[in-house]
Amino acid sequence: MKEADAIKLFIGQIPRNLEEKDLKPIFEQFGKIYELTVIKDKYTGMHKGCAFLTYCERESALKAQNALHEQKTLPGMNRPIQVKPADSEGRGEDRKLFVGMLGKQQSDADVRKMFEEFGSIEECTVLRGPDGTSKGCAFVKYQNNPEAAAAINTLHGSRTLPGASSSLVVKFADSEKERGIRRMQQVASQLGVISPMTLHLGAYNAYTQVLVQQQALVAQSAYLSPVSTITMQQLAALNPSSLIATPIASLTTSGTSTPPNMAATPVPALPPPLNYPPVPAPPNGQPASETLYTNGVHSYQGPEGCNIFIYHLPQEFTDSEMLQMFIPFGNVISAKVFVDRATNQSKCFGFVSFDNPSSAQTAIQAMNGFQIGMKRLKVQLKRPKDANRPY
DNA sequence: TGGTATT
Repeated sequence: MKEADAIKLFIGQIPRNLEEKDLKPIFEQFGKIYELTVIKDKYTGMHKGCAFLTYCERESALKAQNALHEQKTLPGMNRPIQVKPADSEGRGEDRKLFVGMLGKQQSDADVRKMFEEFGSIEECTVLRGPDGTSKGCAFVKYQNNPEAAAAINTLHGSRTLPGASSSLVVKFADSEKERGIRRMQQVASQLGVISPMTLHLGAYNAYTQVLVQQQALVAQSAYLSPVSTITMQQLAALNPSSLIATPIASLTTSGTSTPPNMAATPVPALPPPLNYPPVPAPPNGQPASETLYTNGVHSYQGPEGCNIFIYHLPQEFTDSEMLQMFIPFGNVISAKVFVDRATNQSKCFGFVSFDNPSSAQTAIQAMNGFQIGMKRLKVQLKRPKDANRPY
């Protein structure tokens, strides 16, 4: 029914209102489809905006990827469709090596010379800092996996280069997923997760024991697939703000009218702040979780005039903290802090969408200029997509 | 001045 070397493709950037039957016509022009599955949330059944696709023939997958990947944007999407081998297909990181413990003075050419006897090198790059100095490591990509494996076998630990503190390291480069785990671990250590001592708890009592057990569970799930089960929210949830060692309290500015409790941040479960700035009651008593539908397409954005832009957010504000902050002004359709994809760090701005312009105006009136720590929030209507950029 | 998701 399908070839042994068929490739399972990951399809991304598909509108959430398209099901298998809608997608089929787009893809079957490249060959007979063996399996096409929209990815849905295991528990809620929610369409995740992506799918898996396997053609009967390997060649069809390659054709579809060539013709469609990043080539076309489906209606309602902001970015072009993604058509590429699924993560489960091993994606060719099996021929890319990480090389560590190089000397600082070794160039791309030096490294290439050392590795070229094992196969055809497609890419060879010494990693360098902003000032151009070598970080003492490199990536080397061969044309195939056996070449890479041969280089590991012969070179790993084989010698200590001048200027290096230890013997040469040659191993397969981390996959995207492994890099994700590494980032999470860095964040975790920054937050002081894991060690009760860094939480300034003093004694290792029954409470901290439970806390650390919970952390171990989350950490475990980070090593098993799917890696995405660990999130910043989960990390934050494990850190009651009163226990966090980082000096968040320093955000509070004394001598202003700012409610001090606005500065104690990353606790999703935090009840809405008590000392809010003057706030009229929300226009109605509806819960803020109502979802807006436009033409049957799930939309995260309210109508024109309902979406606000918030700048100068505290670095540690997440979606849920921002949601908490704006719930008093009306029905919040979505609250999104802009996060840098590479670092997972907040860029200190975000968007909140209401279901009506009046709530948005109320929120702007009440919150623009609102002081948090040393900064004042800038709260305005979101610039429409097609707006002319003044500069 | 957004929305990238991997059974």
